[in-house]
Amino acid sequence: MRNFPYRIAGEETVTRVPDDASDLRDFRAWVERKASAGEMVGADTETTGLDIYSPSYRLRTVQLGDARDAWVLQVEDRPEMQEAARWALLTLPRLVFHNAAFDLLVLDRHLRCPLETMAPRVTDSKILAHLYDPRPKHEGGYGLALKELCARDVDPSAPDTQGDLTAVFRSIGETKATGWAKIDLSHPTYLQYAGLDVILVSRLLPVLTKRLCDVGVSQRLVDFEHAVMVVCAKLERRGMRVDQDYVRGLVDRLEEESALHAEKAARYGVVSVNAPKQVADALVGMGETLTERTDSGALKVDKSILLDLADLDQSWQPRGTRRPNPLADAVLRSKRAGKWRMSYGIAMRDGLDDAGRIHPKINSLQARTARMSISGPPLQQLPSGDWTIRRALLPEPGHRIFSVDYSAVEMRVLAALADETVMKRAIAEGRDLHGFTAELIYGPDYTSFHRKLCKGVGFGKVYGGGALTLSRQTGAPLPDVKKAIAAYDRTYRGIKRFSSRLQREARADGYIVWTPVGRRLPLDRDRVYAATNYVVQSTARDVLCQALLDMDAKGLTDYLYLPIHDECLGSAPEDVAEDVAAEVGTAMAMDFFGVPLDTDPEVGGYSWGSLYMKKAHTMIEHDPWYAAHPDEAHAAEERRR
DNA sequence: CTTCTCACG
DNA sequence: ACGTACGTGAGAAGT
Repeated sequence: MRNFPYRIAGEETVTRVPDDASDLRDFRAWVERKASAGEMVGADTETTGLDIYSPSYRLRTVQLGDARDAWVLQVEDRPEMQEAARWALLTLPRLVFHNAAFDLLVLDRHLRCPLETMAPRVTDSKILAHLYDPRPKHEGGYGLALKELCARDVDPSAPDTQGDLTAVFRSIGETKATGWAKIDLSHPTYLQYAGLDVILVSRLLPVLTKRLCDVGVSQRLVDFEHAVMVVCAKLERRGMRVDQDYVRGLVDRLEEESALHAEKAARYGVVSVNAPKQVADALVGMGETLTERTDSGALKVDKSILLDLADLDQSWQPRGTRRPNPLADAVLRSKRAGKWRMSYGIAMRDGLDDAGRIHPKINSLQARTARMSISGPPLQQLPSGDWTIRRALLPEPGHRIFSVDYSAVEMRVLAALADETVMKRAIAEGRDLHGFTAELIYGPDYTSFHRKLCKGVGFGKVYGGGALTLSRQTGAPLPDVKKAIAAYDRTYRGIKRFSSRLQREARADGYIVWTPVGRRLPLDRDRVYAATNYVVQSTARDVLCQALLDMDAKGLTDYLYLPIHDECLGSAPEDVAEDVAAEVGTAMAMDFFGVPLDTDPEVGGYSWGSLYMKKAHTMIEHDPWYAAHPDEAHAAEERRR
């Protein structure tokens, strides 16, 4: 046995690394004591990296410990250590991990500890930290990393176990990316820090629990977030099939397109289309006048400015208002193809497990508003106006893809929370909300532009935006926008009332707003107007999460792939796809403080892209399911008009 | 590491 | 008194 002493918060701790059968007997005796006492035990793993599903992935160590004693089991290539770790993990009644979803999925895949068996016994200290203060360090919070939290709540001089190891990696000629896989399993710093992590998380947990209790965050919300985390982990574990031939062709096409337009740009002296300074200089050199500037004072050449110069509207259609600038056009096209290739195409091509699936990471509790995020690749952010990227992602063999989204969920949540009677009546009557508003303001002969303006004003309310921004967004003249906003406020008095109340309460309560689930959301004191948006966005997120739990209870999780803010994506056998989508739609639909939250199920064909194809002939040409069901393609085209 | 840009809801 | 657009993930360039 190797022992590593270390002082934490003035107390002596020991990290033990068992080596032989006798050491393992000591370990098992410790586990049995903890189990019979029903005590909470800190747990963690060290692995080769974050890409749990890559074919070369390895679990290297499993750590367990309390406030004073840690055990590091070197499980890599050691069956007897694996067996001891597995037994301990399945025996101990209460475990705390920091960022549990990651370790649970590692243990599920690489140590045969099923997620479903582990989850009921697990607490995630990162969830607790987020419920106390969701802000990362640079936004004024303490951060959510173990190091930052322990510096506040355990020992300000506790080592930065991750950061210090990066330095160790450099010293052995490795990097942050390669060090975790390459470092010698017996490296003393590695073992010491592996042990310290579980000692630290053991000490952190009671402090976080007390903090939550002191500020009045309920155990019910804590349990809710743990349950959501587990459902998201199940989705992450399933992953999604990738059409590998298609993705390879896609990457090649995007590469060609990017290079073709980069070549054009080079003729105007732009060596790199991704260098804003080069682009700006070249455009000025061509006689264009650039007026807008970035925060740091540089000339701005973003998409909207380049589209103007290229005489294209927001959907890239020629406008016919000026002579198109060929450089602006080339830069736009090269950058778009390059981004789609790298961020989406290559991410899908190179992120596959050995069954040809990707497993995007679902962070169930991420943003300040508790919104979820998805990364690696970012499937919440794939292009929606063009189906070619989503075409690469497939339902299960013999299944059809489906998607169910909420209708105008943020507006409805706002209507409910603000108890806005006029808006609630319109929703109850099943009216199109923005059309209803336009009719109230402009009369029954309102135009599509009026409706668009009212939609914009509605979003402005949700986001806390003003007339100027909205005028820029919609292209409507400022006086018109101001008039529309004033009329909107007169029509929906409850929203203004709600917004003012939230801001008043926030100022009186240390710049914290509370949501209906009892979540505390800290505000920036110079942006109190954001309170309405935070509460609405966060509550809409909780609605979707509640729906995920309801669907899990109904056995629908096996049909789901991803939650996407107001939408769930899934796959179902083709003979029952319509029924399953309808069932998901029913499970997601709910009454929210008297306001119905309706859902809109849509079933596609053999790829996610089929849900984004607008024309029947496109569906028939690019999706075999629609090729076999051309009538359905035409029906879908009608629905998407 | 920061800035800028751009993809989504 | 007035007005503020909200939240993410990711790559490339430049420091």
